[in-house]
Amino acid sequence: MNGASKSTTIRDVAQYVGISVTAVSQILNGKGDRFSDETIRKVQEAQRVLNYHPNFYARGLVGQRSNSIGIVIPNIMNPFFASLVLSVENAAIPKGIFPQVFSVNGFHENIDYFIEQFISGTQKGLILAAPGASQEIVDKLAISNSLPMVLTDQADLSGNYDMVLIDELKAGELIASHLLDLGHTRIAIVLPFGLTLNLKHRFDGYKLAFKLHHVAVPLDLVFQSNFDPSGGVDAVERIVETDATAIIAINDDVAIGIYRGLSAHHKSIPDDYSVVGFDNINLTNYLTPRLTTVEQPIDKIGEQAVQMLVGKMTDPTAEHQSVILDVKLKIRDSTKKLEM
Amino acid sequence: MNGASKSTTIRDVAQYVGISVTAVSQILNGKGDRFSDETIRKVQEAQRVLNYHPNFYARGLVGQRSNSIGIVIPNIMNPFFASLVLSVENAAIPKGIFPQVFSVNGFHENIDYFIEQFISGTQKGLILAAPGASQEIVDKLAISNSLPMVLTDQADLSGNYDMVLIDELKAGELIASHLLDLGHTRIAIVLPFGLTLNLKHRFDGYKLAFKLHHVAVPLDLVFQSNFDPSGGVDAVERIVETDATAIIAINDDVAIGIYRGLSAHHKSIPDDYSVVGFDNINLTNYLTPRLTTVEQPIDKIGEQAVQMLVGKMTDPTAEHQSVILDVKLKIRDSTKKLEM
DNA sequence: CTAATTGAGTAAAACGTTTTACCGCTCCTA
DNA sequence: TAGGAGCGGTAAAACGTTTTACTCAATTAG
Repeated sequence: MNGASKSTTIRDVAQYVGISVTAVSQILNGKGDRFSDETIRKVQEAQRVLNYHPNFYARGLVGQRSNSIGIVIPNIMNPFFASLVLSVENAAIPKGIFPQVFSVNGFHENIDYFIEQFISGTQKGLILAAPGASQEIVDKLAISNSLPMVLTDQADLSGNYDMVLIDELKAGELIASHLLDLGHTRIAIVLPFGLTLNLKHRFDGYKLAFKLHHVAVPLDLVFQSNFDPSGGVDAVERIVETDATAIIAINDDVAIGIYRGLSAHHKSIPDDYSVVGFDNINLTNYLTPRLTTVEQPIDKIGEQAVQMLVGKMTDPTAEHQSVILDVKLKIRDSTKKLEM
Repeated sequence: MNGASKSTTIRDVAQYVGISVTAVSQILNGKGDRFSDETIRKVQEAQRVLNYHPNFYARGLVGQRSNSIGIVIPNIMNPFFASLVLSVENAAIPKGIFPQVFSVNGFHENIDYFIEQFISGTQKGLILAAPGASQEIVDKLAISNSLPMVLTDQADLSGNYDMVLIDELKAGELIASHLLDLGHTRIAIVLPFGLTLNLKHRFDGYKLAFKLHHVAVPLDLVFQSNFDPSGGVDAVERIVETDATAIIAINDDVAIGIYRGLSAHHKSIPDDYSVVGFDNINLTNYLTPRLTTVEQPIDKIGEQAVQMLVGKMTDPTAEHQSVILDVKLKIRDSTKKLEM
C-alpha cells in the first residue's frame, strides 16, 4: 500500500552525527545552548542533508498543544463566510495562531466525523460560524472535548458559550426605517426557510420600525426562499405579482438574485423597486446600481472572536461572555424615494 | 496554562469495563466481531459514559496514514477557488477522504510554517491550486516530505508533477474568435500583472484567433490590472479612452468590475462594449446582462485531481501524468454583433 | 588535595493508540 | 479420545517525539 520508503526520523540524524537523540531534539528546538557549537553545526547540517522533518503526530502526542484553531463555516461559496475566514486569519496569524478551515457545506452527515478526527484533538479552540447548526451539534462540539469555543453569526440562549454577535435588532430597524422614511410601506421581505435566532431578532427590528412609523407590518409580503442568488430570483417571481415597491433581502447574495429577477421582468432598480441587502460583501459596490446594504463589521468580528478564543484558551474557567457589535446602513443607489 | 484535566484515554475505558485495551480498540474500530455482544455493548456504553474520544495524535502516530488531503488555494475570496474547494470536497468525501483547506491569502511568509506544521505530516496528499506560487515553494512542498501532489490551475514544465489543466490555448482562441466573428477587431484584453504559464498559453490562443482571422493583434489594447473587481474598474478607465469595442477579462471577477466601470461611464453592455469573462462562476448567470464567459469544468477538475492524488498515494512510483480538460464558451447576453 | 561546579552529553520514561502474535477454553469430528 | 476449529480474549511491541533525571570528566574554589 505505502510504497514510500520510511521517512527519516530523529534517530537517523542522531546516528548520522554520532550523538544521542536527546541532543538532536534539544538542538533542533532551540534549547541546545549547552551543546558545543561544533555539535550544533553538525546537527543542523545533518538535518539538511537527510531532509529531516519532525513527525507531526509524535510531536503532538508528547506535547499536547498545537497552535492551531479551527473555524467551521457552513458554505465556502458564500462571500460573507469567505470574508469571515479572511478576517479571522488576519487576526490570528500575527499572533502565531494558525486557523484551519472546516467548510461543512452540504456534508452535515459528516460533521461527526470532522469532530472526531480533526477538530477535537488537533485544534486548541474553535470558532463556530454555522448558523444552521443544531443545538445538538453545537453541544456535541463543545462537550466532546471541552474545547474552547466561540460562536458567531449564531445566537444561543443557553449562556453556555462565548459569542460575538451583531446588533440584529438595530440592523432590522435601520433597514425598515430607511425604506419607510423614503415613503415605502408595501415592503417585501425575503427570508430563508428556517429562521435562526439572530434572524428572528432582525425581524423584530423590522417590526419595531413599522410600529414606530405607525404602519402595519406587511405580513402578506413575507416570502421564503433559498439562501443564495437563486432564492432571489424565485422570490421575485412571487413579488412582482404583488403591490410591493421595495424588497428587503436576507443577504447580499439573495439581493443579487433579486437584481437578476427584476431585470428579467424589465423592472428597474430603484425606479420600480428599492432593494436592500445585508452583509456588505465586496461585490455590492460593483453592482449596478450599487446596493444599499447593512455593513457587518466583519474585521472586528474576526478580531473579537480570536481574542475571546485566546482568552478562553489561557483560562478555560473564565465566565462566558458575549459582545454585540454595531452595524451601519450603507445607503447607496438601489433605494430611492417612492414616487406617487 | 492548560486548565483542563486530562482527558479520558482508552485505558480508562478498558478499566471501566474490566477488559483489555486491545479489546476496546478493536471494538471501537469496528473490528471486534469476535467479541461477545455483551462486551461490545459494555464498551460502547463506557465510551458514552466516560465521553471517550481517541487521541488524534496517538492514532496518527501508530498508523501513519490519515485520510485527509490538503488543498492549497491563494485566495478564499475568489469564487473560482471557492468552487474548486467545493468540487474537491464533492469528489473526496464520498471516498472517505477529507480535504482540509489551506487558504494562503496574503500570508506567503507563513507558507513555510504551514508546510512544517500541518501539511507534511497530517496530509496524505496535496492539491496545489496556487497559480502564484513560485517554483521554489512548489518544490519545497514536494520535496519536503515526498508528499503526493497534484497541481492544478498552474502549469509546470519540469515534468516532475501530476497536473490537471484546462485547454488554455483553445479557451483563448474560442473567446477571440467569438468576438472576431461578431465583427469586433478592436478588442481590449485585461490581464493581471504577472503572466503565469497558463495565462501565456491563453494569450497564445488569442493571437492564434487573430491570425486565423487575418486581423492584427491589437497589442495597444492590452491592459494590466489587479485580479479582482477593482482591477476591472481601473482597466475601464483606460479602455474608454481608446477605440475598443470589446473587452476580454482575465476572469469573471474582473469582468464584474468592468461592468461597474462601464456603468459608471454610462456605457451599455453589449451595445457599446461586448464583454467576455472567464471561469463561469455562479454569479455570471445573475448579472445583467448575463455574462458571456468560458466554462471551466470545475467539477471535473476536482474529480480528476482527487483521483490522480489517490492514485499517487497508492503508488507513489507511478509515472507523472497530466490531463488537459476541455472548455466551453458560454455565449450569453454580454456580447453582440458590432454595428457599423 | 578535596569538594563543588560546570560543560557536554546520555538513558529511559512517557504520550495513547493500533497491531501482531499469542493463549486457553469449549465444542465438534473422525 | 486426540486433534482441530472456533470463540473470546490478552500481552507486548511499535510508532517518533520531548522531557526528566541522571552521568562522567574537567575545571575551579577553598
